[in-house]
Amino acid sequence: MAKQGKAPTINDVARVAGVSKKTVSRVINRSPLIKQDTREKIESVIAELGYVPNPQARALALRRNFLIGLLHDNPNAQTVLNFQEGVLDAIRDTEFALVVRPVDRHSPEMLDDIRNFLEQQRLYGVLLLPPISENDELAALCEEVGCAYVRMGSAALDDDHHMVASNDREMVESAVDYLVGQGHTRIAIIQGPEGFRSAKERREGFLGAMKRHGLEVPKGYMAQGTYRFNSGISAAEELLSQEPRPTAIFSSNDEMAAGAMHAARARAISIPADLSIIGFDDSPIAAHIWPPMTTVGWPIRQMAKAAALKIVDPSNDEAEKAIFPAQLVHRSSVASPAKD
Amino acid sequence: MAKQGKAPTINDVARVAGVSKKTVSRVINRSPLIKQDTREKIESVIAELGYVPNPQARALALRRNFLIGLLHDNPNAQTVLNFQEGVLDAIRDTEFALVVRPVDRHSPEMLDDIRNFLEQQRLYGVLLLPPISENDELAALCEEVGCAYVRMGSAALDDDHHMVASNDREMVESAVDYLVGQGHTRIAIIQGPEGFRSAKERREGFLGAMKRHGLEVPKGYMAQGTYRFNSGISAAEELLSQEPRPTAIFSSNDEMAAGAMHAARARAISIPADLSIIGFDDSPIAAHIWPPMTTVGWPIRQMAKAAALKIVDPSNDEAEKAIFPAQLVHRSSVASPAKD
DNA sequence: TTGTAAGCGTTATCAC
DNA sequence: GTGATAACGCTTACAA
Repeated sequence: MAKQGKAPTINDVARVAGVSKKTVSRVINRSPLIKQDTREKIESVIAELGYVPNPQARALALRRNFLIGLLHDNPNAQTVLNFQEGVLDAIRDTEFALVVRPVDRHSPEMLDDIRNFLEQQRLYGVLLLPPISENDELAALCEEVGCAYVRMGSAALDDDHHMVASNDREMVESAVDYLVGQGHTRIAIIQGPEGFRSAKERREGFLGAMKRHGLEVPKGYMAQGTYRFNSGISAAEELLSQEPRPTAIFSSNDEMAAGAMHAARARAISIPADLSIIGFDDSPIAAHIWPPMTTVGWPIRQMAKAAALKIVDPSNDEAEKAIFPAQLVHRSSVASPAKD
Repeated sequence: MAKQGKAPTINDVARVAGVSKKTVSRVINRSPLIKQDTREKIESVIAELGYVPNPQARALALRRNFLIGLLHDNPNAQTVLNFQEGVLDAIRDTEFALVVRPVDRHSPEMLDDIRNFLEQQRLYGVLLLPPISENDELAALCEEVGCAYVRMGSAALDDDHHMVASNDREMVESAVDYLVGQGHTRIAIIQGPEGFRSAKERREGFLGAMKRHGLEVPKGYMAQGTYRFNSGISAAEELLSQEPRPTAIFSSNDEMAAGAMHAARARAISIPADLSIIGFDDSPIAAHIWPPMTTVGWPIRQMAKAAALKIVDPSNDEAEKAIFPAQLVHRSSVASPAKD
């Protein structure tokens, strides 16, 4: 591990080991057609010299970088960060590095920008976060430029090698079941924004369960949000002005649910006595707000790790999993409705 | 912008322009010793061909990558993400990319790991987030391996080219002034963890202001936290058991302040009527919790942008700034104390 | 002011 | 199985 002066190159290894540099290269790249003897010898020289292949040179020769890109346009900071952590779990102690790249899905040049980015940086692979992960054109683009990709979503968007997903719909159904089990019948929903697959899955899970229970969902019980805190306030104001008032609200994410709690407080509606609320994401705010919020948690970090492994180490056991079950996290924002 | 088949290389540009590739290289690198004529001609050919220099080849020849690293071990997710956004503001539309790398400051191998990372990836520069930004050995290491660095901190840690800082101490002083102005005299503090410069600055700002006002701070009014939500709960429990009880708490960050609010609620202490709270960071939770929290906001994103510019474009005006003033953000968690 | 030749550290081709 | 030799696309001497 003598690292004095300059880092040793493949040439140094070749010279010391008395072989050609191509042979060393073969050892590095685990070529099968190499004699056991030679391999062992070279490996010992590599260890002795503390040689590490130069990623820049490899990138040039291979026309591909050892970088994993994270493309996102996700409104929820915590989701993005959790995802990053998961990716890093996967690439820790490898030669890979994580490059992050937020994009703007409303820009007409988004696809061109991404194409340039992928072509120039020659990423080894990219991870696509919702909602841009739902864009099939984008997936086709990755395919076209020869960049491996994995999409993350709320439902199966692609084949198992190109996707990790949670079972949002099912989970919302059981959240509704739980509310109904507590005695609620007037249940409203704050939906996520148009164009988000997750918003659609969650809405359909909600509607499906309500129908199954024979419960009606009047128009006024379906409010629209943007997945942001403030939109939760206005959506809840709308919902809470309905007559009769809903006794429970399912919100498509926690941030909006937190907004809904503010709106309720502003009207002196107490939670959970007068109004039950269930969110989605299990983000920190759900635990930190008062009262602590019952919500649906999904294993973002494990999903991210699996997604990254699908690219950097597809043979890994953990890379096989494609569907990750979410879970209802019970806290204190749900109670039985007050008797009328 | 005809990008059919292969991307054009410097050779294509040279051939079409009828010059040597070194001349093209000079244009790319803005060498001053080139005739205006030649430059313009080459630039037009570059535009016509849609040529973009290959970063991998540049990295190999220059022995330096066009990657900006973000090294962090920060307990606050939102801080990290805001910082990332700021860096991206700075490198948008450049050839640079952002590589993120969390580290473990408790690991004895941290410095070695970072050295390997910097040497192998040959980063163009790194951004250091608190608390590891406070580590002088780390700064020396960056210097040694020839990697530009900028540290972010709560006080001037280095010269202006290597640092962006906020004026935490001053701001905490004015937060205390504000509390005193509202009539509080029994003011407690939840401190940040040992070893954080920010924790120290904030504590000293607090103590300094209290002294200036001739107010005492009994031992029991100084609780210790870890910058995490749960530590805020236990710290506040300690504080709220004191006799007489403090009428106001300054918390070294918002997360702990949110924890303190939970602790107060659990004891039916109402905020702000019975207890005023001021946090620090202006993170989303401060705005989303109830009641909305008065806190000290610091411009993380602008600081991050300036930090990144110091590395990628030092001549930029925005790169010059080194001290970024924080500001008291007034919301609803502070009121005058109830008359005894 | 511009061009030539020699790298940078790796991998691919194709002989041996 | 292994090794010359030529890429990969750019930059840095050093000349001209």
